[in-house]
Amino acid sequence: MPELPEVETMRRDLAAVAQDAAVVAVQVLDEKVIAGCARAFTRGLKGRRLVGFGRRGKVLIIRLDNGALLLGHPRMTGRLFALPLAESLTRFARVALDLDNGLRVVLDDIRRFGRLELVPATAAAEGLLLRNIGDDGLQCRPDHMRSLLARRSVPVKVALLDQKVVAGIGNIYASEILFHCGLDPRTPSRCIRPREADQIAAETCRVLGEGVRYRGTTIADYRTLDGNPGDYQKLLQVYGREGQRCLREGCGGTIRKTVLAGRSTYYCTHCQRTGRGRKVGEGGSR
DNA sequence: GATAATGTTCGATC
DNA sequence: AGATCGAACATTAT
Repeated sequence: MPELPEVETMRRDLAAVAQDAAVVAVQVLDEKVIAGCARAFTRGLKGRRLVGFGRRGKVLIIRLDNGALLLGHPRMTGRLFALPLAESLTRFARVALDLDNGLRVVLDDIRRFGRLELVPATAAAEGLLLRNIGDDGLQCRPDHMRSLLARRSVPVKVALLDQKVVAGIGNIYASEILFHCGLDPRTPSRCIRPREADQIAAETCRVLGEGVRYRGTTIADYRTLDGNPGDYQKLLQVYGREGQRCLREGCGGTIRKTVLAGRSTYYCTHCQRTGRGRKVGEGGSR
């Protein structure tokens, strides 16, 4: 269930094994995962070389030798695998691209929420999957964070999940980022002070960057291109730790779980304070 | 068998 | 018009 660090890991691994490879065959096993016409998808991919590998937020962007773009969004359970052509397809394979280098790239997705989209070079728009998403989380800018948070009234954690605010933060990293900022995730976004917004921007870059360094977080479904788990779960401070002790030195608080905008949210009731109502010098903000 | 799951989108409502 | 909320999507693992 990838967020930015998991998709960035896919991008890097895929670039390493598929740069300049040509697509010799396309198998669409489940038309539902193709955004648009499956026949046009197959026709447009066959014979093309994969020449560039990019990403914005949680969207993987593969550039083809004719200028078209292949976009991929894994949503909740989508995974990308690279297997030798001789091996059998994975259990939840939805689309397979056979390459001329002996590898097959497979979109494997249990829940079928993931999407692939082929955007022709001639297309006017940049694609459905890139619609409505803001700047990438690894280049999160403080002034930008200030103004976007200031005009929303939803809890700050819900604002961070909005892909128009920062593209790439998902449910795990949102809780982790706010823990590192010492901020209560329920704080209304507009109550976040400029200094705190700056800190959120900085921690967003830092935590997502660490996520990339550790090749993503594997709790249940996420796997890298070669089927291995990531390692960032070892660094999680609050996500999934309900009822356990806060890991911050000398805190002694307990991690609590609540639900915001329908998503599980974890925080330390002792060292994560709400922006408003915290007196200067009261302490507790890291 | 009920529950929850790393995400987005749509329709209804404020 | 714009923001926000809840349901929907679909399937598995616990």
